[in-house]
Amino acid sequence: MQKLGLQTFEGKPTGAIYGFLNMLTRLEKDLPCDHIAAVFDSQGKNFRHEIYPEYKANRGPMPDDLSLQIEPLFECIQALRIPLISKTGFEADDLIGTLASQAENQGYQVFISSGDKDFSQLISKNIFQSIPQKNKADLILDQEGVFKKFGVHPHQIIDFLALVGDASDNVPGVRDCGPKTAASWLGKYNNLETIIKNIELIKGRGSKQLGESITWLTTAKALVTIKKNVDLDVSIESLARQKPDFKKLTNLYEKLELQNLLKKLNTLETEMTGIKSPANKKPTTARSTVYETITNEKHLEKWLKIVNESEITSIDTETTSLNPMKAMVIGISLATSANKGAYIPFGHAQGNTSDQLDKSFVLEKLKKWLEDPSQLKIGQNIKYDMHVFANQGIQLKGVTHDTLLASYVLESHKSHKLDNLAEEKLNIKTTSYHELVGTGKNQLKFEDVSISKATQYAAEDADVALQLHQHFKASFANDQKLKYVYESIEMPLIEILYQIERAGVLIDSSRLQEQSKQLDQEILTLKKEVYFLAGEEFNLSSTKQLRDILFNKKKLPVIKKTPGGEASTDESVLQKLAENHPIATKLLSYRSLSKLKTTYTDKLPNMVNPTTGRIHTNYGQAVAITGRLSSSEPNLQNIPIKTPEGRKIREAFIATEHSFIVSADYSQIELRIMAHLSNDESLVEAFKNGDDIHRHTASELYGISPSDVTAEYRRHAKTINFGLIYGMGSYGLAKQLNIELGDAKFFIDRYFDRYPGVKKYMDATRLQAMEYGYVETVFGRRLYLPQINGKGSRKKAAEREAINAPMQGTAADLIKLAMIKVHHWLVSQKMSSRIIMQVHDELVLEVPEKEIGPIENNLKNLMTDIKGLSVPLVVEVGKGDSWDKAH
DNA sequence: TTACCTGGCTCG
DNA sequence: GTACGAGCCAGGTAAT
Repeated sequence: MQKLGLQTFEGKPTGAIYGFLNMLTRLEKDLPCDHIAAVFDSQGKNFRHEIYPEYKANRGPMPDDLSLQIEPLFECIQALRIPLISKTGFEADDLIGTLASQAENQGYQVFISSGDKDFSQLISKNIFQSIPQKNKADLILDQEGVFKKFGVHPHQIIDFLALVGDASDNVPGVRDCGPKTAASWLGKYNNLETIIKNIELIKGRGSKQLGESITWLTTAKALVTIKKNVDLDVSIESLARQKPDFKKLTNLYEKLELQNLLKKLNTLETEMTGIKSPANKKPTTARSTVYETITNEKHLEKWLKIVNESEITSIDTETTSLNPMKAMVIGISLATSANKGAYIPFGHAQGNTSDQLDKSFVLEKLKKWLEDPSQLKIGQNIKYDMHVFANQGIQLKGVTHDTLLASYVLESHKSHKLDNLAEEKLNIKTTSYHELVGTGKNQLKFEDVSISKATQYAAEDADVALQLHQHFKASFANDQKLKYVYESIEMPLIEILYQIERAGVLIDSSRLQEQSKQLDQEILTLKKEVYFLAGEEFNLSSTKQLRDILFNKKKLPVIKKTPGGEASTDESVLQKLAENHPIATKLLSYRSLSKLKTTYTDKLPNMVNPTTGRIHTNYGQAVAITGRLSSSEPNLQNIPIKTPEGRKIREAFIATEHSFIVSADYSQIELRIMAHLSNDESLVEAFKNGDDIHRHTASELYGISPSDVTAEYRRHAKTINFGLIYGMGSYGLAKQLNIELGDAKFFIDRYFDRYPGVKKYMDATRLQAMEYGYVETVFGRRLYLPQINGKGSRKKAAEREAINAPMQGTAADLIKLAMIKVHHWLVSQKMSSRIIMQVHDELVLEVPEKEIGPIENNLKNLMTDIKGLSVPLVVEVGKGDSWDKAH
C-alpha cells in the first residue's frame, strides 16, 4: 500500500482503505467491466491448514491498524454496490478461481486484479491478471506474459510453485531450487510427474534435494493449487455492475477524510448519472430564505433604515480581486436577522442601468452608516472588507465581531472557511464560490455572475455570518478565558493589522534589481562549474535530475531519503557530501543564491503597489494554530538575515524621507516563557539577574563557572535550549551538534537534572494534553491536539506540539498585546510614526526624525510592560535608514 | 493549459 | 521516525 501512513485527522488509520479504493477506482476507469465482485479471505482456518498445519504459520495476527479498517472498507464496497464475496473455509483465491472459470465457461473475458503470482495458474485465453503498479497503469498479464515472466506456461505454474515454494505462505519448495532451476526442469520435462520419473537424469543444483522432496511435492501441489469448483451460490448475472449509492459513499468518504476520492466521486457521479453536476450537486436545504436584490433608491432607503435600527448588522463585500489593496467593490450584502438578507449590486458587467444602482450613489448613501462607530457590524474576515471600503475612501467603523476570529479562538486547529463553519455549526449547506463561478479557464469573474445568482450567494454569506455570530456568542458566554483572548486580543488587533497592511513598507527597488543582476552573474558561473564537474548540462533546480547525476552517474553515497523514499539532496546532505566532493559545495552556493534571487530580489520589486509605491503584505490572523500571525503576498516574515548575502536584501527595506526604520525585538522571549511556565528556580533566577542564558546553561551543563564557558560550549547550550522548546530528543540533538548519541543523551539528562522544574513542567504538559486534549497559553488561548491520544510517531509529534505550543502561543499573545498598546499610544500621542511590520518577536516602525526621541524613550517600556510573566521581558531597540541598519 | 504535489529553503 | 510554527519557489505530473 503506497499510503500506509494515511489516517484521519484524529488518527484513525485509512491507508489500506484508500489504497484499495484508489486501486478500484483506477481499475474501473482503465478496465470498465459489465460485472464485478470483490473477494476476500474468510477469517480463521481453511482446508489448506488441514493438509498442512504450518500453512501461513509465519504470519502474525493482523495488525490493529489494518483490522480497524476492514469494517469501514466493507461499508465503502457495499456503498459502491459491488458484491462482497467470501466463504468460510476458503481463501479468496479459490473463490476467484471458481468465479473466473464459471465466467469463462459462459463466454466472458475475466480480469483478476491482484499482485499475487499464484493467479498466473488461472490465466488462459480469456482470463487475464491485472497487476497494479506503483504510479503506473496496471500491467495486464496474459498467457504469453506469464511465460515471459516465469519462463513457464500458465498450466505449468502449479508445478512451478510447488518446486519453488512460497515463503510468504510458509510453503517450502525444493531446497536450492529457485525459479530459474524450476523453469529449466519444466522446460525440459513439461511437468512435475515427468521430472520425477526422470529424476536420475537431472544433475546439478537442486537435483539431490529434489529426491528428498518427492513426497512433500504432492502436498505442496495441493497447497498451491487454486480451486475452481468451490460450491458458491453466486451467479455471474448477480455480479452485474450497479450504480453506486453516491449519497452513502459521499458520507463515508467524508467521514474517512478521503479528499482525493471525494473529488473523483463527483466526476464519476456526473458520468454515471449523465446529469450535469451543478444542477445535480445544488444542495437542498430545508430552510426558507428571503434574499432581496436592491435595485432602486426606495429599496435602498428601506434597508438603510433597517440597518440603522438594527442592533447589529452582518456585512460582506463582493469584489474584483482577492488582493485587498487592489479589490474594487462590485456589490454589498447585508443581513440583520436569520435567513434574511439583501444584496446591493452596482459593479456587475452585464445588465443595463435599470438592473443596478450607480456605484457612487450607493456608497454615498451608505457612507455615514459605514463610518459610524456606534452602528455595530460583524463579518467574516472583516479586515478584508475594511480594505475594500478604504479603496473607496470609506473608513469602516463599528466592527465588533468577526466570525473568522471567533472560530479561530475557539478551535484554531479547524477550518474557518465560511462554508465549512455553516455546515458544521449551523447545518446549512451553502453555495461555494466555485459552484457559483466554476473552475478552470471557464471560470467567471464575479462581475460576470448574473445579479440574481449573485444575490443568492452574497446575501447568503452575510446571513450565514450573522447566524454564526449568534452561535459563537453562545460559545464565548460559557468560556471567560477564550472570551478574553477574542475580545481583548484578536478583535482589537484587527484595526492595527489593517493599519499596518495599509501603511505598507517602502522598498528600494533599484537596489534589489541591482542585486538581482549580480546574483545572476554568480549563479551563471556556479552553473558552469557544476556542469563541468558533472560532465554534462542539466537543470540544477530539478532535484530529480540532480539525484540522477549525484547518485547514479557519480555514485555518491545516499545520506538520507526524502519522505517520498527518494535519495535526498537537501542542505544537510550536500554539506556532508561537500567534505569530499566540490560539486556539492557549488550546488549549495547555487541553491542559496537562486533562492535569494527568485524569492526576494526578483519578486519584491514586482510587489510594489503602483498607487502607494510601497509593499503591502497580508497578515493572516487565523492561520497559525499557535496564535502567531502569518504574512503572505509577500511574506515579510522570512526576509533573509542569517547570511551576509541574504542580509543585503534588508538594506532595501528603507524609511521614507526624513524618517527612520526602528526595530524592537523581544530577547529570548520563548525561553523566558519557559522559565515562567516551569517556574524553574535556576532558570527564573538567571533571567531575573539578566544573565546570558546560553552561557548560564553551558555553565550548568559543564559544571564550570560562567566566565570559563567557551564559544563552543555556549553553542551547545544554545542548541539544547532551543531544541527543548521544540521537544527535541537525543537523536535530534546528536545530529544537530554532530556528536555521539550517548553524549546527546547525557547532555539532556544533565539539563533536566540542572533544571528540574523544566522536566516537571514538560511531563505535566504532556499529561494535561492527554487528559484534556488541549494545552493553554499564559493568556488563556487554547490549543487542541487531536492526535495526542493517537499512536506511534503521530502521538510523539503531538507531544512535541504540546510542549512547544504554550511557549510559541504565549509569545504570540504577548506581542499582539504589545502591538495594541503601542498603536494606541501612538494614536493618543498624535504621532505619525506607525508600525509597519511584525515578525513574531519583532516590531518594525517607521518613525519621522522629529518623533525619534519620544519613540526611543517609550517604545521599550511599552513593550516590556505587558503583565503576565514572572520573569522580566527584555526588548532591544535599534534604528537606521534601513531595516538592516536598524537591526 | 491549469491544478496540485514534492522537495527544498527562507524566517522566528 | 526522530525539532515547533509558517510561505513560496521551481520542477514535475495528473487532469482537462
